Amino acid sequence: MNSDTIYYYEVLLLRSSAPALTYYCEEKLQAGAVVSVPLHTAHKEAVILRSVPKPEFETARIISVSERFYAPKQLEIAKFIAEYYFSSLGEAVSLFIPFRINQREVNSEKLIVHSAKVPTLTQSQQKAYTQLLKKDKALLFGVTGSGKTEIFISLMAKMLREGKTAIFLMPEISLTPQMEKRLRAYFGDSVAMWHSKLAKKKKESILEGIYSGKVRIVAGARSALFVPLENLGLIIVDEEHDDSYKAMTRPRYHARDAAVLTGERLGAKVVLASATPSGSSYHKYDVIKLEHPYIQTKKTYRFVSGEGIHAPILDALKKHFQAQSQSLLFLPTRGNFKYLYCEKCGKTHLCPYCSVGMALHRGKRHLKCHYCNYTEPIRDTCVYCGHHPLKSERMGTAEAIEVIEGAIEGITIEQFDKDAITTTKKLEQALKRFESGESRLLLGTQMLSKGHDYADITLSVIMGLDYILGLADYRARERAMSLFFQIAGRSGRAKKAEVIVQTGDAEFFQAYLEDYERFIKDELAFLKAAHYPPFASLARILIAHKDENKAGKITLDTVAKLKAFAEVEIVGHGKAPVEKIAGKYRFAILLRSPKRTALLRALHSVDRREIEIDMDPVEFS
DNA sequence: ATACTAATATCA
DNA sequence: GATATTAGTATG
Repeated sequence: MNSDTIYYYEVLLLRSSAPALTYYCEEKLQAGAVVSVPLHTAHKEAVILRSVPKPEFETARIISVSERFYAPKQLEIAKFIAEYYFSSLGEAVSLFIPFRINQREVNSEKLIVHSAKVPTLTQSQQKAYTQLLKKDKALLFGVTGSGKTEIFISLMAKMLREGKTAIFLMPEISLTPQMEKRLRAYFGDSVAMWHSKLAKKKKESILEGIYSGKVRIVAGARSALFVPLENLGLIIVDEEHDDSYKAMTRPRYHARDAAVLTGERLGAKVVLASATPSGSSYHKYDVIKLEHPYIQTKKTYRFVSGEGIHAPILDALKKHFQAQSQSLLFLPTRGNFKYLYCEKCGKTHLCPYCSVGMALHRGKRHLKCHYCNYTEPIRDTCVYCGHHPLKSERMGTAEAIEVIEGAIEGITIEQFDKDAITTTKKLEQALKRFESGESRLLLGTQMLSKGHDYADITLSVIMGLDYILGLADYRARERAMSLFFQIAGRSGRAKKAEVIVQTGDAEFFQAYLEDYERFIKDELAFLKAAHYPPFASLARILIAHKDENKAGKITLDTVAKLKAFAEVEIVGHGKAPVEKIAGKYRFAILLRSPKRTALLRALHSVDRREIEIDMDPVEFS
């Protein structure tokens, strides 16, 4: 071996949108090796992409080679993500956590026979479990409380017995503690909870567990999909319909779809699960239904019109409170802010940097912008016409609590939203207070619909579904119906329950009571006729610029370029629904094609420097 | 992504 | 004319 040999490598800078750069090294390195390279004056982490011949230009020397490396499969999946979701390869690789050299041998030595406890399955659970064993990927469709978790645990236990590992994805970290307890009861220290906001120390210790082979099941949010587990046998995506699986920053991947891709590439089984599956998954995958194991407690549905916490709702809350039972009240996230508006000129008091109303936070005595967090003191004169005083409208969680507390003597309310539940600890405390009966009404946002089990709820009040239905979103109906089922499903577990729905479209919900499957079938027929996913591919282009004219010009230039592609339909283009965020004017282009490859080809041909491409968008604001 | 450089606006 | 701010571009 000639020790003078110099190797040249293209490397990807991690977390960077820069193209691959070339460095040299005396050592022979494999693709995927994590190295440190000089760039300008600093040292940067990078990944070896490939070996290249000596280039024309001057190259710098690789400073050091780390103990960590990206496996070929990780690079392969990252390449797909980068191309499909329009990120740089460096950004896509950075989603993953690298393996460690020598990881494998430690792993096999320590492989202890797992005699993990297995839950006893009911007949219907057993049936679904057996069916799932036969499929590479499938959608498990079972109502809230039908016992999907026992099936997940059985599948994971089987993986451990076979010396394999598993990933369990959940939509939000907020529902981790309850699931953690259940997983721990069966798997002890073999399971680790993972999410992107873990403290660095905690992350390192979990990684150590993964590297040493002690941790064999990783459960957590989106980012848990990218942990370096050897011998992955199973990926479960719970609540697969949930939009929080879609990343809102680059790479704008959909974790559910990325999970399916990962399963295919690694030969791991993929189980998607939901009580209210997405039309898309219901259409694409084999559906395994989990029949309800017990006779369902009777739910009475009542539909009321009107707005706000009005008499029918108050009366019901009062009745159930006086009967010593517990209630739940839902308000949607977006509809729950109180804004200031002028009675004289009708204008809403807007954030100076964003084209949205400033939300009133009365408790904190300030106005806050929902989009950029700009805060200012509460004002009482209109900035446009000087009229005094300003009025506020719309119901928020804090406001709703005020109203109810004022109307029902002695009621104790648990505020269950992002404002009140900021930490896991606060979540646990709130749930504990509610379980113990210390608080009697759980009032909150979307957070309520996610995963928690409440034993004794006899009344669910669902408000604001009309707001969801009114969104300019091809899945507005699906989202509203899913929410309706998810929240209604929280009650009537142990006792019979009443569900009150405030909506102007009672017929729509009434038509599908207790039958989400029929809804999703009808909805798929609609989506097919209207040429929406899963029967077509969508992409959204976002243009944001301080200069409104410049933003408009970029939009039109991009549209002009895309018009050359016959297979790509420009559904619409113009100002985004939220015209301005943080001082930047926003424009959007919505594209559709029956062929996703055609869409990708067209989009790869346009200048991507000043635009953001969102494949399979779930947000249209 | 980020550092560097050129271009342009701001100001005494 | 010097300096601050911004836009454009190369980075190895």
